[in-house]
Amino acid sequence: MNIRDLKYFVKVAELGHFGKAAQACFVSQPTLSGQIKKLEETLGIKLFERSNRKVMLTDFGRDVLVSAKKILNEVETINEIAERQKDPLSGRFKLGAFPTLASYIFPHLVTNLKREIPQLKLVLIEEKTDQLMERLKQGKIDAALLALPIDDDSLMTKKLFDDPFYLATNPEHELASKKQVSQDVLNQYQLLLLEEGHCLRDQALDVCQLHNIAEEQDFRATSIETLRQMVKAGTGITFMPKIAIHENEQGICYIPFKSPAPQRTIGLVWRKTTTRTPVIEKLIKIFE
Amino acid sequence: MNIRDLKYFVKVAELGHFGKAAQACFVSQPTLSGQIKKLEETLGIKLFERSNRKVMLTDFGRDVLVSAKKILNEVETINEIAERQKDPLSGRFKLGAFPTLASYIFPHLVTNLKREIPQLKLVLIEEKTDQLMERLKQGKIDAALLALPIDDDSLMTKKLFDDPFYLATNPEHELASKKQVSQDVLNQYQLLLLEEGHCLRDQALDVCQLHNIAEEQDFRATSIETLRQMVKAGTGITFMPKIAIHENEQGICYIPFKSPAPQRTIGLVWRKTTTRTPVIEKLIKIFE
DNA sequence: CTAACCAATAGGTTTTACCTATAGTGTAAT
DNA sequence: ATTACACTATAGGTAAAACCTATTGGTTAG
Repeated sequence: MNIRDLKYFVKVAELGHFGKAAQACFVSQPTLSGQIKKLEETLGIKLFERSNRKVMLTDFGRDVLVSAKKILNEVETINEIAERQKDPLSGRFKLGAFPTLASYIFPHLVTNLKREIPQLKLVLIEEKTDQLMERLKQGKIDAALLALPIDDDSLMTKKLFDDPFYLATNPEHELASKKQVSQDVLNQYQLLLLEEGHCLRDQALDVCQLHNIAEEQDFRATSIETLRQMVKAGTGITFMPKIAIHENEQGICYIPFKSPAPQRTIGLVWRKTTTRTPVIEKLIKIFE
Repeated sequence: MNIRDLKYFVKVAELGHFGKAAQACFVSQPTLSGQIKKLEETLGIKLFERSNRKVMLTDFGRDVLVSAKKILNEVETINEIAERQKDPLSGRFKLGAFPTLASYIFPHLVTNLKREIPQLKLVLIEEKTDQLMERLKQGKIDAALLALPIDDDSLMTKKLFDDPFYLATNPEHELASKKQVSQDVLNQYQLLLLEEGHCLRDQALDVCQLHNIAEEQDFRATSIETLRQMVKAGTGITFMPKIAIHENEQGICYIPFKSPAPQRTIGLVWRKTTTRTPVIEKLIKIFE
């Protein structure tokens, strides 16, 4: 069976005339007659009762007509969906980012992307890096903002920007007055860090191990905002990524590190096989 | 778009593997790949994201999958209907008969046809002759039992049997004792007839005109049963077709006419172009 | 680094859909 | 009664498509 044949059939049923139906379908009358005949043969039953006065549906034809119309309707639906989504910049785009990045970068991103691609429906997912990688590979999200490097053959990455760490201290802290700090001075202090699973924690620990810095063992914050409040409360000091720093904030000091400053590199990650390259390119352009 | 392609598409979506899908569809993998590619090109959007590790549906593909499944379901429905109706003796058969015949012939017909073609669903229509002819030509009924002759080029007829008229009188009537009556004796009596539009009335009038017989002007019965009751009540006499006569009936006498007895000829009528010839042949056979 | 896997491509064959021209058949009109 | 007309079916040939086998190219796993 063939959708084209069903179209022919429905037209003949509607117009009651092979010639007119053929015209309406932009084929010759013999072609249409032949296809109807073929359809009848594959089904094994006559759809029409023909005379040269009129063409009538058989009982069977009437039943088939109902189904045929449903089918043609559904075909139309598919074509409409296709038409609507033909713009490669339209539709939904699911973008992930890990928690210590998401809430700081999404606002910026949403406004810019909305301006660039107003027809795009952006779906934002905030998850830890492992989760995001998994979802990305399963095709459940289209791309993710992650800390580089990402090592996975099925994924592509593009560096977007570096996000240097600052040392966050209470204004009362003895380091608070410094214009810059060197990483090695930190080994005298205890650092507040996030709970396990956060890549910011891992990145900070990397730095710490290098310089033999101790972590405060009694605390495991669940978000950067908690950390920030703990620093303000004078509980300790912590690493704060630049992106998470508000200007002119009271009750907390952010001190840059001496070069080479510790930092995380943020990049966009997507599947090699993605079909959303146009959107991805636009996304990258926003950060240029 | 093509139903075959949709089948290929759904199989790939289900199995996530071009090769396996091809096998399941009994075609080679390149064929299936090519058709999917063609489908994607006609729609203008990719349905799958392919890697050699896995095949994933795109967002668009997911939408199309829903519609494609609906379509394939509906195609199955058509095939099932076809399969069910492939037996030319199955399905519904709409048979008409005019009122003064219908109630007397249908019971006989139903039992016999049920025995011959148990799978046939017989739909019986009781209408006046004009109506039946019209419906027949419009294809609203498949065949009709009518009084011959029928003169219409688009219809075929087959004589089934002759139905002679009897004279029905009250037992008190002066003709009641006769073994036979000649048609010309009737010109001394007033005849009770059916209302306009009944072919039995027209047939009776034909006889009357021939013999100068008068019709009772104050009565127009709507059914043979009414006529029968009027005769029993002694209101008058009437023609009664043999098929409508019960044996051993009390309170009424049925007197045969002398040869040549007036009669009506009952035949089966159907469209030349009908697709139900097998049923029609069976029907005729019942009356042989 | 090789073997295995998988989808895509190439090249050639068969099938099918299509065309024009015409036949066949019943209807309407002169 | 004959002709003209209106429709669908058939015939024959061409172009398009679907299909096959063999092979390529790119990726993953051992």
